[in-house]
Amino acid sequence: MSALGGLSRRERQIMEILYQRGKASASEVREAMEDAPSYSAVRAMLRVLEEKGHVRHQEEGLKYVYLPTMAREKAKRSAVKHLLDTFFSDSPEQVVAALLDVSATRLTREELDRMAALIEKARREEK
Amino acid sequence: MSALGGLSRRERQIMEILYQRGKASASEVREAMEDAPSYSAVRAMLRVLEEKGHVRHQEEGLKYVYLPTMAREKAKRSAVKHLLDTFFSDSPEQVVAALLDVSATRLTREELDRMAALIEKARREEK
DNA sequence: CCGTTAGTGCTAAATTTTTAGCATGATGCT
DNA sequence: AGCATCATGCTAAAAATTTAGCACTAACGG
Repeated sequence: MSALGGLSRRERQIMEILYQRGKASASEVREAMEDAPSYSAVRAMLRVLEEKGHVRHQEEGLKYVYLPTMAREKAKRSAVKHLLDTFFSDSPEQVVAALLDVSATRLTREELDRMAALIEKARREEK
Repeated sequence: MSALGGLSRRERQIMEILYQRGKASASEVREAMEDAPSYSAVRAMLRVLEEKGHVRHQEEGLKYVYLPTMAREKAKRSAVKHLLDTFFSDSPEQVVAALLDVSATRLTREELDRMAALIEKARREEK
């Protein structure tokens, strides 16, 4: 299962915030939450996540700062695979299409160039 | 929240299966599940999902077949946006990189070509 | 016609998730 | 020193999820 797959709604919400920001304290997590519950609730869930091994904490000054256990890179890949599987029939090019569609306005010339370069590179290596 | 965002673990699991296959009967859903619970359990959850409006069903011969309410296209876009936000700091090119990485072996020349064409097209339209 | 199989609806209970609340310790300020 | 603030640990209870089980109907094969 896809890492975030086994988690409850709140747990997943929290993990996503942690992956997004790299690390965060309990109150930062709370502030970043859509429909935040109480502070204690957040802490309780962080504790559970820690027990389950998805998160670890380190003291930073006075407070705890929480980090995902699984490396961002690995989580990324896993998430991409999962997306590919559930929405795109394992077709990478469809993802590219969706990507261009979704971010249409924001895309600069440079970004498009870099994307093209990535593909060009893959093509040469494939040869 | 990202459509699948508000759902419980099982509910999400079911929705993903439905999006993956377009539609499915209760037992098909069950068979597709990672660690499948009882048949009744699956049906109960489909009923809940229907109440919540995420799923509808239609009779097909004798059985019910369930379909996601939200159009696949819309769900796709939503999923891509969410991925972009949580793992890629809204940087589409990073997604492309991950995509190439994840599917490295499976990628044929033709697929790469089509991807390149998509980007080329976007570039022309951007101009 | 009768048993088996495969579907449905419903409900009650077990389990998990989610929540709030209290007790405690460290810090900083006046 | 005393007080407010912000952190922690823990626990109990509320709420939601997840589960199994029963009753019933339609179709199929002997």
